[in-house]
Amino acid sequence: MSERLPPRAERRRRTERHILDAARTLFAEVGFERTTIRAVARAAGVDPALVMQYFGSKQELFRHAAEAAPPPEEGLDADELVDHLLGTLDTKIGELSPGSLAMLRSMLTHPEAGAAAREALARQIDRLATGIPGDDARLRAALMTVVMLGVTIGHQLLELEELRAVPPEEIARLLRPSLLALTGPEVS
Amino acid sequence: MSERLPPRAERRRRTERHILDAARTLFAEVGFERTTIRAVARAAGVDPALVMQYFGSKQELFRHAAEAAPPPEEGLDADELVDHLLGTLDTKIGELSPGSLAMLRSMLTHPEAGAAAREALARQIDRLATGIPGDDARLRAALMTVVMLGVTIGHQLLELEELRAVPPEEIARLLRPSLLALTGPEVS
DNA sequence: CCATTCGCTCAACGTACGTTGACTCAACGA
DNA sequence: TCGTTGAGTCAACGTACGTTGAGCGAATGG
Repeated sequence: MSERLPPRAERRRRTERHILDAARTLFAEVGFERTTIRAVARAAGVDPALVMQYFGSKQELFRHAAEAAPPPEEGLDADELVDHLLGTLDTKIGELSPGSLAMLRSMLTHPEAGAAAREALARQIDRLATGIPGDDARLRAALMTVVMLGVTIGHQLLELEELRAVPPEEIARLLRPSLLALTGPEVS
Repeated sequence: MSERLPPRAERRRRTERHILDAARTLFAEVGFERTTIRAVARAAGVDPALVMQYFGSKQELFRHAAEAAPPPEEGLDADELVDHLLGTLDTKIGELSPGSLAMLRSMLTHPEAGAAAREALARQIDRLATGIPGDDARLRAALMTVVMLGVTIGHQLLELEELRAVPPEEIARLLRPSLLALTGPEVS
């Protein structure tokens, strides 16, 4: 039953995947500008011209490599939102997917990547805001988002030892009250 | 009494400042890689060779442009620390100094800049930790730091409209309980 | 007044990049 | 079996970059 792909198409698919893997790794490690087509090709064991032939341009290669953005979560109530956000810490901190890391790093340097990242964050803020009461829900949701963003950047990009030395659960434990404080309109 | 500088030295000083201003602006706007010596020189109304002559290399130019890191604060208690951090929001959000923004943007792309930024953040974490009780003080301090970092990046680099639409005081108001929650070892 | 300093420019270098077009050769379909 | 397709390579292009060394002309100081 397992349809054996004909060697031609299979090889094509495999090479394309190799190129994308190499691209994601490099984009994530050194950002958009410092990633060269030649380096991607070398890492994929392939001629630079082939990368161009498959993806057309460096921009397009980045677009393909940065795809697969994490899906935003459903409408939950405030406490569940916090739990969900903290749950993503495992992903964000343990082993952020190369695609997301590539986007995270490049969005701060490369304009086109920045636009895509802004959209993704805006969607997450929208979802979060639906679970937060009050008329400053969107602002609170935005703050929760950038808090998580800061932790991720501090961990993944800046590699702060304080954050790397402890398990994600420990970080989640300390972060929970902080995020909860952002959801609730305090009794003042 | 005002010692008039001789035209020669004064011109020198002025041109050097023009170059540094242009460099800071460009580094902040497009990051290290995409900032070219030629563009800096053009913005400063000067020949590219002069930039090299004054600063030796692009690396050195960046080092000079990124200097003047904000001084870390004194040893205060937890509440005062939070107030101080929130006080810096004005600077971070209102009009982040071009030097800091240049470093903020470039540190995510450029290795050498990243090292400098890491050091600066480590110093801030050290200072913060002295005002926090408990043995996880450094972790808590690190989290407070990356929270502020996230807000700054969300505002300055990603330009999230939710954050840009409100005055810094509003952000500080919502952020205060969140930061306070990070300082205190809760009664569990 | 004249030799010297020095801010500054000009023209060029070597290099690395993204990208292209012509090519090779194995897999394919009829 | 044979012409065609398509994966993959090769060599080269134009361009932009960081960087250099020679030179110009005005300010300098004795």
